[in-house]
Amino acid sequence: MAESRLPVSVNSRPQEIDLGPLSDFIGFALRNAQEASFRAFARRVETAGLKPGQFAALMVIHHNPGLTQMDLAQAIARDKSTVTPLIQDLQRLDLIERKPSEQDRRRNTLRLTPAGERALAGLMTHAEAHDRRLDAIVGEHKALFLSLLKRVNAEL
Amino acid sequence: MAESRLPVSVNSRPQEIDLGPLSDFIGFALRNAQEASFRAFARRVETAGLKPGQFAALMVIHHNPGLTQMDLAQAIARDKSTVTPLIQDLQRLDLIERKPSEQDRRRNTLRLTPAGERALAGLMTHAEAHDRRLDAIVGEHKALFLSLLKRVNAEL
DNA sequence: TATTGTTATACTCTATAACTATA
DNA sequence: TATAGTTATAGAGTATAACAATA
Repeated sequence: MAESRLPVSVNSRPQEIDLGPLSDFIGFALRNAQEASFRAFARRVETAGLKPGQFAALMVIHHNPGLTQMDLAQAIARDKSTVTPLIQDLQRLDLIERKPSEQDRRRNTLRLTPAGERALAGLMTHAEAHDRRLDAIVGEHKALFLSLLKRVNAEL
Repeated sequence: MAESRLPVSVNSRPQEIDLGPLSDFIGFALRNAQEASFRAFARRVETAGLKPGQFAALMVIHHNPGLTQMDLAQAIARDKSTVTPLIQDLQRLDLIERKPSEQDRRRNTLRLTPAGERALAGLMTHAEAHDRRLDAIVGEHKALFLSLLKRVNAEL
């Protein structure tokens, strides 16, 4: 009696699992989509021996040569204690260089090395390929999709 | 000379940090939006002493009484070894009950207890409030936004 | 006193692999 | 042999707090 309401066929494999209202919650869909996107991108960049977070850091440093670790932390929305090991790894790989600021010796200024520029260029190829796949999925709605995502981030 | 290209004002606080193409990558926006949404929701449900993942599990169990741990793992896209501690916590809180299946004694069937039903009802209030906030942000585009998120998850 | 960056530490969430018990 | 669930363990990715150096 108790098991007569089982959503699985008697004695065998499950049928459909009903997610209930979960399937129409934006938050749940957001989590699943982000996970899928992140994993697909991680697979790509790891062929270059790097991680998504390192790619983002290289990109920001490239576009803001001389920025400090605090600047970077703010840009990627991470604590400074998260940034330290991230950039230490990049420095060990000779992709960035750190130099104490002359105006304020507490600060480290960050720049890509030539190898860092080359690595970033290679990663851009992957990132663009990844984004083209996402573009194909969202199609004509890309601009709207992007702006909705940004609004969720900004307003929540 | 070297620091003349600094994106920060001389001797003082950073100006704008330029994210470069990052700001138009769907993957990056997806990560930021998901993080914002997750944190906002986590803050809500923790007032009820629970976590987002536990809410999702309660919801799925409610809608599929008698399902097994493997069924649940598949539904929320997690490994069975991730599900074990999740449901152990819920059982310790007396929110669910586990009973070995009569057809196959390897399997545990899961159901909410009355306290679990009450907890879920309380959480639904939070979830709906959270989703109403998201609704307000995406406005008229909710259906489209949701379907795009689902497509990203399905096709990537 | 306040800020930059480092370190020690810990927490969350997740998975892999080896195991038990059942099938 | 294969599957359901548990356990031990590890690894990302993150943050908090205390600290040294500098402002």
